[in-house]
Amino acid sequence: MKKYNPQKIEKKWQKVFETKKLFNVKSNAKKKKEYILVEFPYPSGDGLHVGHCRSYTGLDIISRKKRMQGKNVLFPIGWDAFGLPTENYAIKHGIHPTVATKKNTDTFRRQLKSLGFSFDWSREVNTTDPEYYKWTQWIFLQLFKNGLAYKDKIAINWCPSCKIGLANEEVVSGKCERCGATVEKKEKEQWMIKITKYADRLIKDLDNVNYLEKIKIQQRDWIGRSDGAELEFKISCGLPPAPPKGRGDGLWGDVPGYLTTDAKTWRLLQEEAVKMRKNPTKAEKKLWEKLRTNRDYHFRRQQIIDKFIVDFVCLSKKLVIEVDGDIHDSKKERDQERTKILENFGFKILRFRNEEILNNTDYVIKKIVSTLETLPFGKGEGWAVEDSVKVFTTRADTLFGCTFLVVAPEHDLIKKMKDKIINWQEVKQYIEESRNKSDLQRQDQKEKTGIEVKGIKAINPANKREIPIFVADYVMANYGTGAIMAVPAHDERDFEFAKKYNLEIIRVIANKEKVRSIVWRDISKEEFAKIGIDVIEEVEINHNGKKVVMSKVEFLENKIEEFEKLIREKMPIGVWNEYVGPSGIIFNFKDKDEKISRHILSSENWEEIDKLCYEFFHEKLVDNNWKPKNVWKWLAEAENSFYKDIIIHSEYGILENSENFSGMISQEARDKIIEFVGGKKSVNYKLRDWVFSRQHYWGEPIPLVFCEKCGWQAVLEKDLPVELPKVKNYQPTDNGESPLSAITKWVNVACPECGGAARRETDTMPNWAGSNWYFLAYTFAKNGKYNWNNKDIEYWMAPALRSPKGGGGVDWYNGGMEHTTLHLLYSRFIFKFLWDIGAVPKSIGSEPYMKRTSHGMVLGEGGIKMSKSKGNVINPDTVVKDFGADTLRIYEMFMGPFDQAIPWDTKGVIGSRRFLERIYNLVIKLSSYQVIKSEKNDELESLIQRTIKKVSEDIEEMRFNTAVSALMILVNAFSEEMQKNPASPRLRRASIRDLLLLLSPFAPHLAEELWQEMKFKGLACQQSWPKFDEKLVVEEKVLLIVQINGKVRDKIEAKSGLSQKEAEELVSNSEKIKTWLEGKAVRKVIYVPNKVINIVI
RNA sequence: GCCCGGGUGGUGGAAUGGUAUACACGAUGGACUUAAAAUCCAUUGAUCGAAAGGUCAUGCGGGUUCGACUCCCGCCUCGGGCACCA
Repeated sequence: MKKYNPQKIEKKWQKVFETKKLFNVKSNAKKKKEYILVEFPYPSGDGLHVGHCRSYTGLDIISRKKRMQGKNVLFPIGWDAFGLPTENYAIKHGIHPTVATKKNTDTFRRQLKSLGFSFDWSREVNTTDPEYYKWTQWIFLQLFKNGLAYKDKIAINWCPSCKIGLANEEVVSGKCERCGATVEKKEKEQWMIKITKYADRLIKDLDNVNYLEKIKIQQRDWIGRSDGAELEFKISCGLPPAPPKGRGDGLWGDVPGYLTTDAKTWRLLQEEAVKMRKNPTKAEKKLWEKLRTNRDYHFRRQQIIDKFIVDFVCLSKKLVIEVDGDIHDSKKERDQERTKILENFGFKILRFRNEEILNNTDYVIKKIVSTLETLPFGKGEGWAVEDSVKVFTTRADTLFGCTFLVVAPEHDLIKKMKDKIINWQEVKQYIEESRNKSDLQRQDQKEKTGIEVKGIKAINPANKREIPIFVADYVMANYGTGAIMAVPAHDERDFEFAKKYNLEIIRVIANKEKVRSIVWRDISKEEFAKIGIDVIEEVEINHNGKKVVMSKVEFLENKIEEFEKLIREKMPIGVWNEYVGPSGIIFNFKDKDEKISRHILSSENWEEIDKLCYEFFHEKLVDNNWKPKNVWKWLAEAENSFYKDIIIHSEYGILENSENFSGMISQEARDKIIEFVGGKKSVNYKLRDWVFSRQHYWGEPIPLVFCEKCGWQAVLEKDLPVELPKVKNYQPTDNGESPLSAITKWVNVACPECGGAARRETDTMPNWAGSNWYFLAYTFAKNGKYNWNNKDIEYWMAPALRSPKGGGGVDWYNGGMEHTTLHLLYSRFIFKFLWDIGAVPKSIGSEPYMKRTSHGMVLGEGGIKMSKSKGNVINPDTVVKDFGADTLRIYEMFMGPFDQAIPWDTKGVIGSRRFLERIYNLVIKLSSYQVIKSEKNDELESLIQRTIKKVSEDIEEMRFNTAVSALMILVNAFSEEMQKNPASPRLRRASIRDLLLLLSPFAPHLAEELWQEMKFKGLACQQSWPKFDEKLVVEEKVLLIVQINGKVRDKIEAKSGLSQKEAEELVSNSEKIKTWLEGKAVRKVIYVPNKVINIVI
């Protein structure tokens, strides 16, 4: 008997496919087209990877099936042949890259052909073919002419040892991929493409295509649109600083901006001023409330001017407001003297009495405002608002919680304010340090760093509070405005920074309905349980050797009242309790007289509460050295951050501590606050413009010429392509220029505009340039000729039934996830651009790919990536030689889900080979029968129908593994029948026919061979795809599962389609079930026809 | 840290609310053979039992349901992508 010999069979049929040009297609308006695309390979010297084989086999199966379903299928292939490995090879061996490329593509072509893929080889494209890159250059010129290409100086990755600019992907953890030297930053002029102009469309149009959801998600994330607002923060200068050391005594009045006294006095006064600020009188408190929220003028309180502390001052207008208590004559005299001195400095003084302020506030304010209006703004002395900074934020709703401003080291504010910054040396040093850090170092540093810019302050536009300004490299110069408003309570990064530099934290968004508290252990678990609160943990706190047990509780908002009642009742004297919840952070203090005071922590009273906590704490545990400086921060860090996620969180919620906006929800407050402070809504993207220059030889030359007189000029379209000149040396030059710059003959040209002396651009294009449009090239490529042809484009890219919103494009594009954010995004952008300028027909829509799927990697044995260094590379040639191409195809489809990474298993390959052998032996045997008896075999018939259904559906859903498994089951059933009735198996010729047709996309060579052996007419791959009979798909007999309380107790064979009554009757006859039901009452019966009957007892 | 996938026998995996472990590999035993390979047959989640049969198993812990690998909540873990993007 004949033996399965794949080597012979496969060569034979590949010849047939090739000579008959079976898979070459033409535009044909009468036939429905189907354009199926796989990513064209980079023809590396290593040859085809088994991973290529897997993804190409999958799409080959789909193409073959569609062809059998009557579609005019375009399934093309080509070479993405520009690339570094080839250039490196050229450098090393002095062989021209064209030669190496030819050698590699020949290998790839041979390998692909040996696998029997149904590519249309007449449309093969090669990106390095000048005829091809003429169009790549043409596209660049259109970008240039439409203002989408521009030159910009940006930092590139520079390898000091290879003296070459590296692409990001050539940098492996901060080192040069080739020589291992540490990569540096170098500023260089680069061609950039304005992809950001298309950012919105690239997001929006994802709704119109049928990509895998994860691909859409990755693209959206990569583009990273954030909707926010730009807010303006005024910058004020001249905050009276402590005089620097060494300036000694003496008046500072002559130094602009520092109208203060000698250092010693200043420090004493400053201490006093802080005390006064903390203990304002009633009148001062009331007036301050009004003044600090004044939107037009900025006031300070307890400000030091010369030797005096004035109560309130508006520095930009030089207006001092003094609040007096009872007036004695002696005081009056001193006040007069003081007024005189201040007036000498140019201040105007307004005085009010306590009762005036308390009883007639409106009058006082009116008076102040009208006085302010008559005064001119101060100039040159640095007391006024000097400048402003814009920040970008998506969380304007948290503006009241903004307690400092951070700018990137590169921000111009620093340069502009240089004269006003009093710690300039430190700031300068920090900026220089961070400039020298590489991206890697910046990423690696765990702790945020930064430095306060002293001498200038920002004014929070919402509450007019003065806040400090920092420079820190956690803020990036090239995103948003390069400056941020820091809200430590609602941003992790800002919190981290605030913690490190001890900055104020104010919670302005309440958190959900959760309430948490750490309770002094005088209340038992049982007492909490009574009011429905569980103690989640008991913690022992060590205070100077004393162990104190506390209970952590968490409950919902509706329990607050009961909780607070319990706490107030049970708390011992001299203790406080705080709880954190949506209604705020609430403190209850019980003092010596058992008087309970209750405080809601706010931006107004935190210092007071801080002090109270400290005092209470000390009364209890005298020796403890706990000195809180900020009660918010203390809470956020208390007991392993128990409160942290309620205080410090980034979710939306209900506003608090936000003046008139308190109580609003974030979404609403966001818009209102933007309006309130006069901000402007704005949008930012993570996506950056595309760096299009490479300093390499082996790429498409950028077709531009620089003329001293005319500037950058496009090469005339008739002069395209600008071919790569032949060079002897591919080594890059010392100065970071591309190797092309050394070829003066090529570089020097006449200016296309004025005809004068000019120089060519010597940078080349990146790898993605050629792959931007290759799917268009396929539609009109013919034997190495590329005649851009809108008719062909229109036919192959026309909208098909599959498109969800009527757009056209490639019908099905499969590729790796690693190309989702680069190639896929770039080519979508370029296609949109071509569509916009009318370079492709409008009728096909502005999306190039209608459907995009992805394949998983083939890993080496043991589950690690295949690599030469690990020695676990599987060469498809070896597999084809040892097992055959059909076996390789079947195995790679069967190994697991198509989109999942699966390790190669050489032992597993044998199973696929055995499967094919089994089919071969079976069919050969059957072919020798004179007549195949067609006695009826209902079970097998039904199985065939079900298999047709399953295989058809599985191919469409790329579930190739289960499709192969279904074929195996069918073949096993055939074998079983052969064994049962070897002389006259109940198999019809039509059954064999169906089997071979189903097999043919998977194992095309074997299917054709057996098709011939069975003497069927024509070729299997040209037959119609089998159809199934819906009626026959249903099995006649089913196995009914009988469950009792959901557990399987019996399986009964039954006719399909039984009614519940019939089923129950059938079940009641079962002996097994009878014993289970003995003496039990049946409560309920659930019946799922043809599947399960569940008796509940 | 964030986003996206996974976690099921010795192994690759199947089953998207209804028989968990299809299909295949491997392993063990057997047939054929001088022998080996190939092929064919049988067994193959664990456990108790002589058997009939029972019990337990889909990363862990809860929940919904007559019934959960599948749905919901909380965690652990592996892989991939992004990474201070305000």
